[in-house]
Amino acid sequence: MFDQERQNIETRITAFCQQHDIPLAALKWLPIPFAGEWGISTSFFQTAADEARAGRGQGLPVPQRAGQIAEQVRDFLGQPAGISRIEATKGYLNLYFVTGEYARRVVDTVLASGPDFGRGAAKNERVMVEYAQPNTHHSFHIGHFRNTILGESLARLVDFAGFDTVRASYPGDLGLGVITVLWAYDKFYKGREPQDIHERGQWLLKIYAEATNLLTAKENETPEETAQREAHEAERRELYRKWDAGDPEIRQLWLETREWSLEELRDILTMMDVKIDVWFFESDVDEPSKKIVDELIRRGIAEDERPTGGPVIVKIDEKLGLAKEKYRTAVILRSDGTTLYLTKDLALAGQKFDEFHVDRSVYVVDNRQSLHFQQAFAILKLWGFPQAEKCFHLAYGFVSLPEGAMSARRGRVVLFKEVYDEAIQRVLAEIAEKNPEMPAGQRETVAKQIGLGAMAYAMLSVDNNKDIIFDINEALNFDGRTGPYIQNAHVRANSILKKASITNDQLQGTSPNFDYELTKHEIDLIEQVSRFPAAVEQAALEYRPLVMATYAYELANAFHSFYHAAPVIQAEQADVREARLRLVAAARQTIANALRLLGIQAPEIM
RNA sequence: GCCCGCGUAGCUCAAUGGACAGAGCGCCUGACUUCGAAUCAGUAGGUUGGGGGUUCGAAUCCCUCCGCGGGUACCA
Repeated sequence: MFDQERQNIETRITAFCQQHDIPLAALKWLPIPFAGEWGISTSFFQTAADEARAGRGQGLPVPQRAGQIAEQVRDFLGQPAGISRIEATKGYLNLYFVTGEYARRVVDTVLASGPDFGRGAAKNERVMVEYAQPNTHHSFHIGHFRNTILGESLARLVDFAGFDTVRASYPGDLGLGVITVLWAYDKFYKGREPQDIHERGQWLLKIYAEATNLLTAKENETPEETAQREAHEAERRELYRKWDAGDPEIRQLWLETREWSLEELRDILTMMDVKIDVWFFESDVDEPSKKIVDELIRRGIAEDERPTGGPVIVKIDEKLGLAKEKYRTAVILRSDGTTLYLTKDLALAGQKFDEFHVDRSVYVVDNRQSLHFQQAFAILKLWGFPQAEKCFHLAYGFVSLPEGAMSARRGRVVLFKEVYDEAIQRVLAEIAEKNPEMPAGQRETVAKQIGLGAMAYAMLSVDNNKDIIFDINEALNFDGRTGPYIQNAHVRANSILKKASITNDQLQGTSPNFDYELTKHEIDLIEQVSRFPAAVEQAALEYRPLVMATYAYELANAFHSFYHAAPVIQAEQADVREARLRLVAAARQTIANALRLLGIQAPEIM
C-alpha cells in the first residue's frame, strides 16, 4: 500500500551502495514481525554473501558484514518522509512508519474504495476456472462441495485480482454409471420419483447403489441368481447400445433424468451464490473429440494400432525424448473407436482456447487425476497450443469418511444437503440461546449464512493438497478458527456503527485524525487491514484460496482483540471516538471483502 | 518397479530461503450491572519422521532411508 515510499527508499539505498561499491542484491521487503509497531523490513545478508564470494569482503563473517551495511544504510538514510525511525539490528534494516499519518491513509483508502478495496489492476489476461463437475444421475456430496467452494473462491480471487474470469462447469453426463441408473429406473421405478429436487437426487443415488448390487457377482450364487444377473447385464448392455445409436426414446429418458440432476445442481449452486458462465457437457465433446484423434494420427503425434486390434495411443515420453517413464503412453481412443475421458478433455481444451480465447486455464479436480492432466497438457503441447504452458491442474485431496472412501456404488456418501440442513438446525439452536431477541423472520436467513460459512471455511482453511477426513462436528464447529468467528467480527463492527448511528456519507465526509497515541491493538488492526491487497494478489497468483482464508482469520482476530481493548463509542475524547469509528468502518469493509472472496456471506446480525 | 502428494505440539492444521516454528481444538487460570462472551487475556505443550548435504541462514532446496495415501495403456 505504500509502494511510493518504498520505491524512494530503495532508490536511495541503491545509490548508497553504488557510491560505496557494494554489490546490492535484490531487496525483499517484509512486514516487521514484531507486534505493536508498524513498518517494513529488509536485510543485507545476501548482499554481504555476494560481496564475500566476489572476494570483495572486508574479511568479516557474513552476518557481521550485513549488520555493518545495515548500520551504514541507516545513517545514510537519515529521516525519510513518513518514517518515524530507522533501526539497524542483526543485519536487518527496520523502517517504522509515522503511525498517525499511515493510519489515516489506510482508513481513507478503504472507505473511499468500499467493496473495491483491494481490487487489482486489470491484467489483460483471460482465465477460465473449471470446477463444479459432478456426474449427473447422482446426488451432490460433500466432496463436490469442496471442489465447488474451492473453485468459486479461486474464481472470485482471480477476478478481483484483475483477470478477465470465466467460470466453467463440466458435468459428466454419460458413461456406464449413467446408463446403470437409466436401466434400473426404467425397469423398476419409472414414474415413482419424488417431486422435491433434493429428495429426487438422493433417490437416484439409492437406485444406483441398488442396481450396482444387482449387477455384481456374489459368492455362492445359485444358478438361478447367476442367470438373473446375466440377464440384467445383457439388458444394461443393450440399453447402452441403444443410447449410443441415438435411440430417440432412450435419449429422451436420458435427457429427462439428467435434467433432474441439473436442477439439483443449479439449486445448490444458487445456495452457494455460484454463477457458472459456461456449461460444457461430456456428451457435447464426445463427437468433436474423435476428429482430434484423426488429426493427431495424421500429424504423426498419435499411433493408430486399430488395424492390429489395438487402440490409438500417444507415446508421450518417447515424443518428448524422455528416458525415464513420466507421462507414459496414453490411450486416446479405444480399439472399438469410442472415446475416453482423455479424448474429451483434449476436445474441451481446444474449445477453451479456440472459442473462448483463454490465456490461462485452471482445472479444479481431485489429485487422483494428476497423471491424467499431465498427459493431457503434454499432448496439448505436442498438438501445438501455446496456452498449454498456462494450463494448471489445481489438485486437491479428496474428501473421505472415517470409515473409508466415499462410494456412490455402495451408497456410502455424505450428501451436501444433509450437512447443510444439520448446519441450519445447529445455528438456529445457537441463536435461540445467544440471541433470543432476533426477529423470527430473520433467523432462517442468518442460519443459512452462518451454516454455509462454517462449511465453506472448514474446506478452505486446509491446504488444497491435503486430504480431508470429513467429520461433521469439526465442519460445523462455530468456535475458534472458523467461518462464524470471522462473520462474528463483521457483526460486531456493524453493531458498533449501528449503535453510533453514523451513516456511510458521514464516514466518508471527513478524514479521521489519528494523531493521538495509538494503542497496540489499533496498530495491529490497521496493519492487518493494509495487508489485504497483497493477500488478494498472492492468493490469486498462486491459485491458493488458503492464503485468503488465513488472512481473513488474522484480520478478524485483530478486530476482536481491538474490540475488547479499545472503547469506541465510549471513548472519552471525541477525536479518538471519531477516528476509531472510522477504523471500525474500514475493518468492517475489509472483513466483508475478504469473506466475499471466500464465497462466504457477511451477515449484519447473528 | 516407476511417478505424484504427504509426514510440524496430545488432536486438526499454518508458516515454501530470513529475526524467537505459529494458530485452533482439548487441558488449566482469569474477564460479562460494560460498544454483543459465537469473544478476549494468560499458562502448559516442539530434536519440524531419521540421517547426510547446500547456504551467512533450512520445516522450506538437494541426496538417501523409513512410514502413509494416490496413480501407473483402452474407468472417470
